Amino acid sequence: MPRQVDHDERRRQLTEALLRIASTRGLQAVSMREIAAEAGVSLRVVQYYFTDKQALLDSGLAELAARLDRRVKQRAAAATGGLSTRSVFEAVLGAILPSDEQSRLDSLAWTAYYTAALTDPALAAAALTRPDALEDFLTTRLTTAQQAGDLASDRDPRTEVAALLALANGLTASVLGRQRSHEAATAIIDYHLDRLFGPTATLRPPPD
Amino acid sequence: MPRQVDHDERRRQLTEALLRIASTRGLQAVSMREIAAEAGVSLRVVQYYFTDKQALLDSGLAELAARLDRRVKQRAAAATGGLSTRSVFEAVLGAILPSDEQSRLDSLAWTAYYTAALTDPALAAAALTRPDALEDFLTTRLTTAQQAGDLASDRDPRTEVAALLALANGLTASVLGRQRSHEAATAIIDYHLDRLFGPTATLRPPPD
DNA sequence: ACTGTTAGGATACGACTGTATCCATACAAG
DNA sequence: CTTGTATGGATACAGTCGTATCCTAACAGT
Repeated sequence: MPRQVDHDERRRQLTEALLRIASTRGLQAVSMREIAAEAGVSLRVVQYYFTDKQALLDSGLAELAARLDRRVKQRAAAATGGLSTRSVFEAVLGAILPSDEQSRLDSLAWTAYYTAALTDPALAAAALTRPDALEDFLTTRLTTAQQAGDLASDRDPRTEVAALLALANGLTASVLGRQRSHEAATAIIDYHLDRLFGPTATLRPPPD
Repeated sequence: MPRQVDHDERRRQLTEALLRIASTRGLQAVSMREIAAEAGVSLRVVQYYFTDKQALLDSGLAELAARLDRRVKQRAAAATGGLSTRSVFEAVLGAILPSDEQSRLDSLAWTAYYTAALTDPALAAAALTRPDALEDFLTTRLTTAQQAGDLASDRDPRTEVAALLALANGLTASVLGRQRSHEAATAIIDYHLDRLFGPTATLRPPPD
């Protein structure tokens, strides 16, 4: 065998170059040649490691999903000890909202993919996955909390979870559009979590 | 003067052709020639009535904004007599959510514009308008309702309005992605309006 | 040393893009 | 009837796109 190159590593570099372009200049600015330039390689290399442009785009989408997953688990792990239902929701919703510059870029790329998928059947299958595992997980978590008495009985866990996720997505859009700061978005989330879980959890001024 | 043509009417037809393409095949599928074909005219006609492609895109964005405005006012007018604060919120939020096929298409086009504006400076100025008149209007409306005792005193009107608008946007995204039906989205909105305005408005099981 | 495969440079193809130009027609004013 | 302008058909231009092809260099196995 002649000179062997780490294909996975090469593909990773190219995928990251793709996402860098998509998040800063948009998905329509992504071309084979632009990716090559961004990664510092020739067009032929991009062609060599990816059969299609579609394969490239699929790889970018998979990487984005992996990053979001990583971020959620990282936040969940950072909630040391405090495994309260509220902290779980804070972790998940906080992971969705763009916080630092990197997560902002990822959110931009994700939004670009989602929007493209709305009118592009080739992306729709991969980007608009129907069975939302996250929503189911949070719903069972919230239902359990309700049975334990940590949530008012007149709340509907399914609806609350769906609304919180949609709220986080809507806030994300406004943060990306610089109509709202990350802090303002977080404050709105916290406001709703306060109302949801009642005056039990966090510290607050003494009740008058 | 030779044969005179209604320029405004021509421009309107071309703009509608543009939006038809943008909402069904995406903004990246919009080209001068595609618009011409969609409108049933030659490329020269598109060039003749719009100096630029940018001017065409600007016109499409303006038309979308006008349509949303029209829809809100139409819903507000349909709320005959019942000028309760809640009905105002129902009208506005119901106008944001895609209901029929046409509003779905408009929402798709709007989302495409918004996403494009996030990375395209030429669109950012027009599409990401900072002073949100709608948010201010609803906030003052809700503040007034609170002073009248129609809203619990521990609610923050600014935050509630911001959250409801972000929620409507997030739900819109999920409806466009066919992850949720229009009815399911409306139910979530109603659920929150019920909680916001308390047990006053709608019928419900007797309090235990 | 030779050979066969892997890795990539260089270039080309046809399609499509926004824009520009040239020219023909239609029609109101004189 | 002539003329000038508004309208629009036809075509061209220079880029960029995804993809394909040709060819060379590097290197492991024999």
